[in-house]
Amino acid sequence: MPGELPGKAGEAVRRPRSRRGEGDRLRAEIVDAAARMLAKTGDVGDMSLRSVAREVGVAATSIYLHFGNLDELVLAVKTQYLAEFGAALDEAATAAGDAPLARARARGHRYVNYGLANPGTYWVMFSSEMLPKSLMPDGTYLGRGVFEAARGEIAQAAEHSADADMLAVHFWTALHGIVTLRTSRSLFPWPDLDRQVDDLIDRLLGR
Amino acid sequence: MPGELPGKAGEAVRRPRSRRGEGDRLRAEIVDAAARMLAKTGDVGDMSLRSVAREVGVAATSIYLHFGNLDELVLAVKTQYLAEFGAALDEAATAAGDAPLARARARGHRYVNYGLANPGTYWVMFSSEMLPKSLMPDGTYLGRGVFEAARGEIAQAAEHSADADMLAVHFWTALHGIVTLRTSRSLFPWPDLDRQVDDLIDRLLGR
DNA sequence: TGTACATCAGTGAACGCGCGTTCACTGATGTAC
DNA sequence: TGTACATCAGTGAACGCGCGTTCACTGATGTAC
Repeated sequence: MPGELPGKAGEAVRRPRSRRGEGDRLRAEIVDAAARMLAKTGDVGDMSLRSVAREVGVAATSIYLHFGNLDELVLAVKTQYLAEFGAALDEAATAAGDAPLARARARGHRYVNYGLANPGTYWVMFSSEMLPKSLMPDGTYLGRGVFEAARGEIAQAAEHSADADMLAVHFWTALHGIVTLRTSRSLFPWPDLDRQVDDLIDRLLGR
Repeated sequence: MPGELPGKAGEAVRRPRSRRGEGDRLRAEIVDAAARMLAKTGDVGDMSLRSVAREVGVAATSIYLHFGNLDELVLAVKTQYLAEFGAALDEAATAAGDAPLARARARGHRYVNYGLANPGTYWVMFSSEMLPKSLMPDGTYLGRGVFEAARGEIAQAAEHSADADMLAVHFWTALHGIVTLRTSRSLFPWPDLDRQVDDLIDRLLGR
């Protein structure tokens, strides 16, 4: 077997070449394929440059047309994931109306539901930064926007907003802990998810 | 280069053969080497059977003398890690005296300090269960002992222990979230660690 | 006390595989003249 | 309107590497007789 897309009996789908001027289409298809693959396992180590190329239906070398290496591709996927995650949280907040507490609460519930419904995606977003450190612009971090969006609401929801930043950090770390521990310790006798989140928020806000 | 331990100029240290009847020594050395390697990166995917053998100074095939595959070895490492982690928490509680609140608080601080001082180790213990599911005995989960030890103290520290289980779960998930998010988002402007943990515990306990 | 033998604690060559990366190339299509 | 050419959007063979796993083997040492 010399080539890797034998063309024999429909082994792999060969992607038609983009028309002139539409070379960026491949870039988007690569990111989508990588996003799909990473969502399945959540493990960046399971994905190889060649496996992505196979999934897209393209020669392995074609990846280099758009990405210098795998890390750049993974960063693109993470960025896309975070945009979708942030949008889901905003949507939940919007649907909850105007009251800050209701909005913060809705955001919290959506956070854990989203994370537990998409464990691979969540894992890719929030496990290890390793690569971003070198690729991110100075003074920022992946997911900053998502955090900033929630902070304001939490500050307003708090009775005495003396330490709103600390409160927002509690929210984030606690919700993150819920998602990741439930994912990695599924055999633990967890309480009902909604009850847990509500109780947590009540305690954090002192109600 | 035919062999993999060339014996040339001190390339790799060749381990002396155990004496008769002491074949289990190699098993312990393999677990130790794997534990050391995993502590560095925290990524199980970075460790290979051959790399462990190299670290121990032994032929790759010798691993099979004691482990059927890499997963069994990793489980042995996780188990050892958890025993050490649990011991560290117990030690902190003991040093804190008899008051339940003081003991729970000490446990909490030690939890995050240990996790952040040993990020690779912590990561290996608590990221992904994947393999244990098939290897663990029924109805249990990795780290059960560590959780049970803390629950009693937390229940006593709570004013009205109506829902002590829920409170213990809050403790665990929140502390876990602190360790993992600080590890994977080191660029975030985190508050002082001790202040964060104390404030969290105060809020959870309603003080 | 001497010696044959079984067992223990490993070794080392070989295999086929998927990987990242390089390099020269190809063929369709738009553009300049 | 016709045609030469540049560019775009990729391809495909080849390389060397580390990996898991198999298989037959080796050599020291304790034990039975």
